[in-house]
Amino acid sequence: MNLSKTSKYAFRILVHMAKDEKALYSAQQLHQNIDVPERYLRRLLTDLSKSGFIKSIQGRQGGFIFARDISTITLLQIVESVDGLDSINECILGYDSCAFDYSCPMHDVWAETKMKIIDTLTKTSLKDIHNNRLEDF
Amino acid sequence: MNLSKTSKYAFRILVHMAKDEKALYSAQQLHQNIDVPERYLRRLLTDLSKSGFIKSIQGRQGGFIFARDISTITLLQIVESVDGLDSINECILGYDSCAFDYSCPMHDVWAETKMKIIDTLTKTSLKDIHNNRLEDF
DNA sequence: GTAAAATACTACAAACAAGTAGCATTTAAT
DNA sequence: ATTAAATGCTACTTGTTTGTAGTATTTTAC
Repeated sequence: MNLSKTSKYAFRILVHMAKDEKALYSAQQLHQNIDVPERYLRRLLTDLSKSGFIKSIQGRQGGFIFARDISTITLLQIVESVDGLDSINECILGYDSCAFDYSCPMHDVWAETKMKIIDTLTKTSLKDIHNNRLEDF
Repeated sequence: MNLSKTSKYAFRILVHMAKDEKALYSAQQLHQNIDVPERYLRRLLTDLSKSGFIKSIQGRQGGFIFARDISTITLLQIVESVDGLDSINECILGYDSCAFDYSCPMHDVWAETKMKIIDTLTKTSLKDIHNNRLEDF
């Protein structure tokens, strides 16, 4: 499993937005609340729009708002759209051939853990994430 | 969890060597058996020597051999020496502060999976890895 | 209709990871 | 001794990811 910094940023954005599911967030507003470089954040927001998680509203009172119900957006979908499925699914030894026609020496040892990772990412939607302790993330 | 390509290479090397625990392997020999760029492999072997997993024997009949019993070498130790512990332990949102004084919004959702990952890496030694199906890794 | 506040696009820059090259050193075979 | 085969060191090159900048476009307030 390989979670890029950009995927982590995407999580931060969408998890933050999920706190008030129906609200409209401007890039600036998000930047003030989560620690992601402003220009990079804006580019990422555009990408997340194109992926269909959120939609952008242009113009003076514009911003970003969820494009579909947050109970239908899973963590796996987010990683998949940013990093690609391979980043999660890849063999722990990095062998391309593993998992198709044969398995690598570490396959069995790692299989259960990998399953657990994929299972959690698949089953957890943005709706399932609740803030605890602090509100300032 | 973030496993660099280099960590995967390290796994390949050590897992391969573990097939014949007491044998001496030259860089060239390893290169012929596992798919890692030759010069990069050699540099990595030197690093793994310095980390104390293997020891190098210089000179004409030289090579690399395990420096300690492979039952004492865990996967976590290997990742730790190559990528650092942070790569495993890092918060899924990438927040530095998470896990110290407070927890991020995804902390609870991810905690169990993270535990599983660390647990598996901690409990699995090179001795525990057995080859299955194919021998040519 | 003009200005302000927002997103969109595209190119560039910096930082980091991965891979390569040259030469030095060590040791064994001959 | 000389040569061959191995590792050790250090610098360089390439590729990828992350971050920045400039300018265009869209829409609302006035």
